[in-house]
Amino acid sequence: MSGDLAAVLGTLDPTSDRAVFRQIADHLREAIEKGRLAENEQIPSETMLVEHYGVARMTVRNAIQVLQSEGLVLAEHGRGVFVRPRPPVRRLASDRFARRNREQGKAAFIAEAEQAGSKPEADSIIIREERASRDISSRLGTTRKVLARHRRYLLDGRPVETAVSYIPLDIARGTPIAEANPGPGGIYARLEETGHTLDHFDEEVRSRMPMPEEARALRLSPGVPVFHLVRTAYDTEGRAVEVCDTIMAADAYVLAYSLPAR
Amino acid sequence: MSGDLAAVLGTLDPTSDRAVFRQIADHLREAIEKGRLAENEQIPSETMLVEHYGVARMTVRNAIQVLQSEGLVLAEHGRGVFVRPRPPVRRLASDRFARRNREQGKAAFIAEAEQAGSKPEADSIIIREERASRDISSRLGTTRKVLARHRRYLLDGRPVETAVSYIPLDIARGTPIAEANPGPGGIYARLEETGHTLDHFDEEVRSRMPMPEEARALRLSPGVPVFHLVRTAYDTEGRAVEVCDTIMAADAYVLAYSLPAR
DNA sequence: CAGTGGTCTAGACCACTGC
DNA sequence: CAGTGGTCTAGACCACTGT
Repeated sequence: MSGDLAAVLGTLDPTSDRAVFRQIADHLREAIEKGRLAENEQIPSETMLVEHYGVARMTVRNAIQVLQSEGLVLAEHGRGVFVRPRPPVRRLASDRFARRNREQGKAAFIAEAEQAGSKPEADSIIIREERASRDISSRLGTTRKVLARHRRYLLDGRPVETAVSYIPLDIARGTPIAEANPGPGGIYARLEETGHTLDHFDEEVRSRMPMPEEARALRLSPGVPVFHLVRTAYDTEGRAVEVCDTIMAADAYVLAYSLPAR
Repeated sequence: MSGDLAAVLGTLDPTSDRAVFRQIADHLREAIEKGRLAENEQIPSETMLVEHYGVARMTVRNAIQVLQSEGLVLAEHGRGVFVRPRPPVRRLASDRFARRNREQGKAAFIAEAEQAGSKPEADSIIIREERASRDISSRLGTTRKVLARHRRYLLDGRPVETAVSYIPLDIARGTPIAEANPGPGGIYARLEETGHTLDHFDEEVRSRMPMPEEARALRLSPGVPVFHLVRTAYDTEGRAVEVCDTIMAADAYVLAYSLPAR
């Protein structure tokens, strides 16, 4: 019965002071890392593990829970627990906001995703005037009246990113920036047309586990952190003209930057 | 008895189909976010929660486990469960490898940390010749013989980062780069002295949950992801002269980058 | 329907902390 | 020492999946 599992998992060390559920988690993790359990393969069911190790079901569940919070496996109710595949990642280059990319008439996300052969979408678009948080308004260095553009981005049907752009109202009001579709090149193209030639962007990157709403909006599995990006756009006069606050599924992205040595 | 807790936590909704342990987690999370439970404050003990909600202890533990994997609380055996403080974060600026910082005679990590008023240390230093992995050698574009410099960095006694630098052996061998202390300005200063004037760095940023050894080396609490940085240094002739592979405690860092708009 | 994981109970014993 | 969290058992019932 349990002979097959022994080859994949090994047996408990009763002399070890490592908790039983951790030993079981170690066995499963090693089987995954060594490839004895392949991507998308179902791991042994709780029942099988209970029989193999001779422990209570909660002990086995504890072990699986460890792997889940490490992002190694994904439990599907009624089906089983599966080895998480490494999803394809989108690479964000540091020149993604260069003007040459804007001049092709598409917003950054759309243009880049299509080039990579993915099907990009944006939804949950909300555009409204808001009172900016202290943090946002200090970055904008203006009054707290802003236009906020909320949206969510999907790649091939998978939600990967939610973003909110904040633009000072005195810049945005009455321009296409306040429209759902700001036109070719996105809002950065419109900002430049209204006299705010862009100079550079400052981007701050944090990483943490998602809040429950974020996990819901991005359909994140347990054990997947988020990137939290805050990007500020400056025009050539040194004025901050936009702040974009973004939450990204960390398993869907690699961020690439170029740093000067001079 | 439970009157005090009701003010902080509220009561269960028996008509809800949300699992009891999730409702309890929601109550605690809201109390933390609203500040009713302050940073470093102890949350109600399992015993108190069991009495307040009238549920089994495992149910309460499940709720606390949710918050732990969100990184919101930290359980300390024998003491209690505490609201995780946001630790001070180190900001890594995108000009941190600019030559002017190198010319002050200190390695990047040390110089920057001291400027921020922290006490930096490096330990676990291992320097040896290795055969590079396929990934590293493809980035270096050379043979697979490299000098590897392993080390761990601490700030004010807390480990925050482990790093391995790989330098092609033909560049490093017999130079101070192969010494534990490469001298003023660190290995980048030595690379420039050996004729490899640095031009720029490419940096890739990923985020994920730590492997167990990483959690151990950085003493990460549950619910804290890591940044995985891979940085490649190029000289003015376009040759990759170093790859640095770094694992960082994500709760200790904000990465800051500047992006061109031109 | 059988098999899977999800939730919950009501205990038990242990290890760690701080007084 | 009392109080805390850590581990584990042996059940129960439920919800979801696929045949």
